[in-house]
Amino acid sequence: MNILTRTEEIILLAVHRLDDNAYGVTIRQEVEALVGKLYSVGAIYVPLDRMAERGWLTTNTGSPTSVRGGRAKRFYKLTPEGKQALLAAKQFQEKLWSGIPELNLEGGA
Amino acid sequence: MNILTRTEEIILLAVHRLDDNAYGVTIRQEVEALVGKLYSVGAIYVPLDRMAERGWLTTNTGSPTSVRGGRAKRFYKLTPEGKQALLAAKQFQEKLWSGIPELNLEGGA
DNA sequence: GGGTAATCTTCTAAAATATAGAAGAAATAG
DNA sequence: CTATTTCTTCTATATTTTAGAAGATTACCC
Repeated sequence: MNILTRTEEIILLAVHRLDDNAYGVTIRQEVEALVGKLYSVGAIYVPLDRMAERGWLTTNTGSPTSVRGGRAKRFYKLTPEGKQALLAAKQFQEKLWSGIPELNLEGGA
Repeated sequence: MNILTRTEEIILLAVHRLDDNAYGVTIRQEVEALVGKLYSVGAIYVPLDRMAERGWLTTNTGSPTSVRGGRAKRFYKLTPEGKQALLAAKQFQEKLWSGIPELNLEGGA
């Protein structure tokens, strides 16, 4: 299997962090907070749906809530495969950087 | 600025690891070793050139060597901007995962 | 020299991902 | 019933990744 892309990793972690409150809008907010920049709607939903298709996430539609515009939400949840993929990404990252002492940012040849 | 993609990070780190011996063929080998899968020629050169255009890498063409097929190599070297981008990716990754206790891979709700 | 094999890069097209944002659906409020 | 809010679906475009053919040099060997 392949390593997660950065975007996939960020989104999966956002879902994980949000736990039972992970749906489109909150995921987008969480990602924006994590990365520190704005995301379009599509930049969240498209990868989200792709990952659900791959079995890294399951979805279930909640009930409408009685607030103005309280349309039913689509909640996402990590599957064991999704967790496994996240863990693998983390471990890959650690391996990638292992043995690299420290990046000396000054000019030196 | 944006976060490096995973591929960019891997390739930049391969260049860094190879130090003065970083050119197309060795970079490809290093990436394959780091990731554990095969890469096509294009999968290396295309991102490499894009990153050189962006100023993360400089290139210089070496002299032909006297071995069969010892065509002149094109060497790559990290610029300070490239190092900075790598460092930022690493720091982002750490921030991303901070506060995540550990992924429990077992089924539990 | 001329053909063959080796090493390396350039180029181009296709596949996969990421991004933007308009449009649609469903809810309350007035 | 019209306006407003929250949320999702859909679709088109841009960017990145990937594959691999083609080209450029170099040495080898007769």
